Amino acid sequence: MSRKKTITTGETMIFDNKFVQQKMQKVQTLKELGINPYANHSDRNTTISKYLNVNADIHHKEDKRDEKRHYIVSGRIKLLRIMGKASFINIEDESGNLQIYVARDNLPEGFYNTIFKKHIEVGDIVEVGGYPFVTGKGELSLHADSLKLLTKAIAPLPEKFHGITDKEARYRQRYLDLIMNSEVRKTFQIRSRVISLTRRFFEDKGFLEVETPMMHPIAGGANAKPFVTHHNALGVDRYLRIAPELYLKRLIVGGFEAIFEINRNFRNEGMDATHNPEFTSIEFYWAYKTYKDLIAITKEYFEYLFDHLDLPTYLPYGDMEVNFNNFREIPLIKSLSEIGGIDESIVNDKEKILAFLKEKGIEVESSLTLGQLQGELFDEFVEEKLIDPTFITEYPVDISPLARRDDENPAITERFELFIAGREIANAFSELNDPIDQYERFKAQVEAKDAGDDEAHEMDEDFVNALSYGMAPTAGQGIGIDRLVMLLTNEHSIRDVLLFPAMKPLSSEHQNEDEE
RNA sequence: GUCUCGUUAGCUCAGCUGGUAGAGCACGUCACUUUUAAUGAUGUGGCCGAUGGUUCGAAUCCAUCACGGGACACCA
Repeated sequence: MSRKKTITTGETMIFDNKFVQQKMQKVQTLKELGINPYANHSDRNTTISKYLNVNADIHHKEDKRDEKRHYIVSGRIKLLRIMGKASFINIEDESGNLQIYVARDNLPEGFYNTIFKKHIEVGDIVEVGGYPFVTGKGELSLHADSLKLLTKAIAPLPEKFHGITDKEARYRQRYLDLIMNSEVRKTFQIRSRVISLTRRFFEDKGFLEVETPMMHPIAGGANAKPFVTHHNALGVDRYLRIAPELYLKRLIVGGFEAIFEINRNFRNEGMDATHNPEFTSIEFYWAYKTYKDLIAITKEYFEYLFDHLDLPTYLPYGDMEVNFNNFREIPLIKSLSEIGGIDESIVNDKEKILAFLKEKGIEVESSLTLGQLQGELFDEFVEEKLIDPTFITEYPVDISPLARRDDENPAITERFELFIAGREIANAFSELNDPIDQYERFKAQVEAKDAGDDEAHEMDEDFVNALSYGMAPTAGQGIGIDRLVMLLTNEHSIRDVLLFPAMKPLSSEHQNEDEE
């Protein structure tokens, strides 16, 4: 939807809007009356939720009030019901919503008619003092004896009942979304708690949080297209990181044995319900451990999250129900028959897989290797069926370029991916620490890049150098925080767990196009 | 990137067999001291996303573009 209208910043300034002008006039009048429409102080002495808790006993009092108590609350006016000489307003702060009873005769002479009724409106932020009482309809409210304007809103709020539902407007103007849809705050409170708990969990386990560069001379650690920027002083291009992996492993070489980083990665790729150009992940690396230890710690991590988030371990996600008490573990090949329902005689035979895929109407390159074909089968027939948390292990080496080979079976790697609600949540493996093997794999990537694969790795000689000094056997894991939060909050678009998701600029914001 | 649906008042939406715009809320005015999407009366408000085309006439039909939602493809 193209929005050039006043509320959304576009071609016209918000001040051109007639409603805004009307309110600007009220600001002017207030100033003339000696009232500061942008006060710099509030005497608030409680929050709304505390007020409601502390005064819950009023319900049981004889006269349903206690004039000896006095509180001052602040918040934004969400509803306003004026009835002649008395009014009800609902104000909302971060903690909750409170009804205020405002009567003319309880306020200073003239205030109700000249100031309150004419110049204080829905959207304004006010401070109200008074005593608790319960209305005839049984709602614990506040009986006002003072009312002060703290901040005048000159932009009108969206409609009080439907609020703002237009997704574009909600994402572009998240502040308005948060004002109108207070339940949205809850998602971001959970997000914040998940990150905080994740940090605490790993710290308690003895992991050290580290910060590695966001601007890389070589974009490594994943296969993805990077964003490029330029460092003027050095006269060199830099890439926003696509993954922190290679730096974290350098630190393991250096002697840190348990480290993690929670931070943003940037990938210059398409956007959809599960992809945003910048996204948050945790990567952690653990020396002298294998992917099996990672399976154990991952289970513990989820247990910890559910304990502390106070979430039921039987969690709805869309029309699915995920049982977080039922962690399963199954090798990839085995999952093809046991979960995918594919005949066992097919899954280890390249020609039979090709025939099977063709029969199912799935087109693939016939040049794919057995391991790649097994990956295809998994994506097509297994992934979406993995509702309860499932560790898929023993990935074919062909589709696991960064993972260490299994010592006994060189066709598979010491790796797992964790799937929940049909979606990949974590990727982990025992790390490759043979510098020559690593060098060869980089070389193969460089060849692929020269052949046109612009997501292939570049050669990172310094990383090979680092491995040459010896990296202790190490297991490493990445967890996509955004997708984890989606899962825990039952959200189905990554935009709903990002406060400010990436959006295309509105037409008036186009810039630098002529310079291209 | 492909397909598909959408864009009309500040917000939520009607109007789409082509005849130059409608509701509710919001806003203005009036009434109202226990309402809660308060109520009643009354009034203001729109270059119908942009640009072209068809037509006597376009919000409505066609084309292109912009932005957004959903699905698919790729990826985390």
